[in-house]
Amino acid sequence: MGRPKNFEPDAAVAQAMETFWTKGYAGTSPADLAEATGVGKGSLYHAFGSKRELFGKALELYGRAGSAMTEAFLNEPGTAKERIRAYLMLLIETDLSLPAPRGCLAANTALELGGKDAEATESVRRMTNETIRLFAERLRRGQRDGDVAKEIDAEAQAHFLMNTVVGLRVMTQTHDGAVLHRIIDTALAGL
Amino acid sequence: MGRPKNFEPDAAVAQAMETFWTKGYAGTSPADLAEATGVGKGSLYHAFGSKRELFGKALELYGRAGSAMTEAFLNEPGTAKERIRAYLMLLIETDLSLPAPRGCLAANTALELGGKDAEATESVRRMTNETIRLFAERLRRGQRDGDVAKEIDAEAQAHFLMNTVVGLRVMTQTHDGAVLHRIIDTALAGL
DNA sequence: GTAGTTCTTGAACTTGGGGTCAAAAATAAG
DNA sequence: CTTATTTTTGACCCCAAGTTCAAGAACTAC
Repeated sequence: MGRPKNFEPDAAVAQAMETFWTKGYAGTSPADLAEATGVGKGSLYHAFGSKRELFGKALELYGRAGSAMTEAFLNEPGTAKERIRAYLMLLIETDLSLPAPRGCLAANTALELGGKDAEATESVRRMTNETIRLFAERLRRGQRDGDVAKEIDAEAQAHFLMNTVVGLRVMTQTHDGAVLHRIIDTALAGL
Repeated sequence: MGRPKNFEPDAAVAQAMETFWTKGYAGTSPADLAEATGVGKGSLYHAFGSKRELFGKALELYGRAGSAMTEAFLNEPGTAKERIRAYLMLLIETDLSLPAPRGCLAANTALELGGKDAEATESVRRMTNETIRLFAERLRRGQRDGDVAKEIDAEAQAHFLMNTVVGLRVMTQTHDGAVLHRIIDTALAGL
């Protein structure tokens, strides 16, 4: 019943996510979103209520997609250290291959909206903790598999790795691949 | 000759810096700047030309002040590791003691303006490299003093520390002191 | 075909951002 | 006191952001 939607909401959210990621929350206007999604401004408001709500959906999607890709990537064949290194490399290579690096939507959001938007901040916190969990899990598996030293505190190491990732995704804005690679090497020296 | 200025430009830049730091570049309006500095909007434009130019001055000031404080702090009595730990702790404690953490103006700028504003990005890069230099210098002194292992690559370690600092200043937005302290401990384990 | 529902479209509205300007107010030099 | 110079002040402008709305279009059920 009723006129059918002219677009797929999920696809629109995905396009919106890309735009917010590239231009930031404040830097993205309703007009930008309309152009990126190919959906009229009015329709977007009709479907999502407000820019902020659409951003919420986009953040959620980012979290789900990121989680899935992180989990899959960490668990491909190899030792924990190999997979973690490959993961860090992937992140910076992907970002550096773009016309302009855009970092991590979650980190960007934390900085842009941190303090001003409790819900967004909380969302980022959840995402971050999920990634930390995945790191810790992979490290513990490494300990069972024997490729990670037993003495290592997987939890602490996972937090530390998360911090390193966040740092890298900011430093991508100002430093080149060679520098970032050395940072990864140094960060993983303890594993 | 001519009517004397009603305010001290340096003080105005300092106030502007605080405001940009707290609210971000885009998030700070000319009206905000006028209120923060106590100087009329018109006067600000007369004195500084544009919001962007004032921001440039503020960034410069941030770099100079940060550099000076980093250098002084790293070189107080103690081993390199002790001083570096104290420095990292200071950064997060300072930020956490604020009503709302605001991270690092340089990192915030890198994320907000990275890609869009080449000059700002370059300015941040210079600042970052200066801090890296200070870390490396302090580490080399530690090696001469005998409190840092000779095998350590001071340059690589300095880059890594910088990355850790950047990470911490983002994670301050979402995580508490206890977590951040453990990250610092893990990061410094290799020293 | 009519009713009822949902979506689209384009115009319109309100607010605030970034910036400009003309007039008045301080000063120093002569 | 006049002149030249520099600041201040507050009104004013233009434009884009974020949102709303009335009208019409597309569909289903009867």
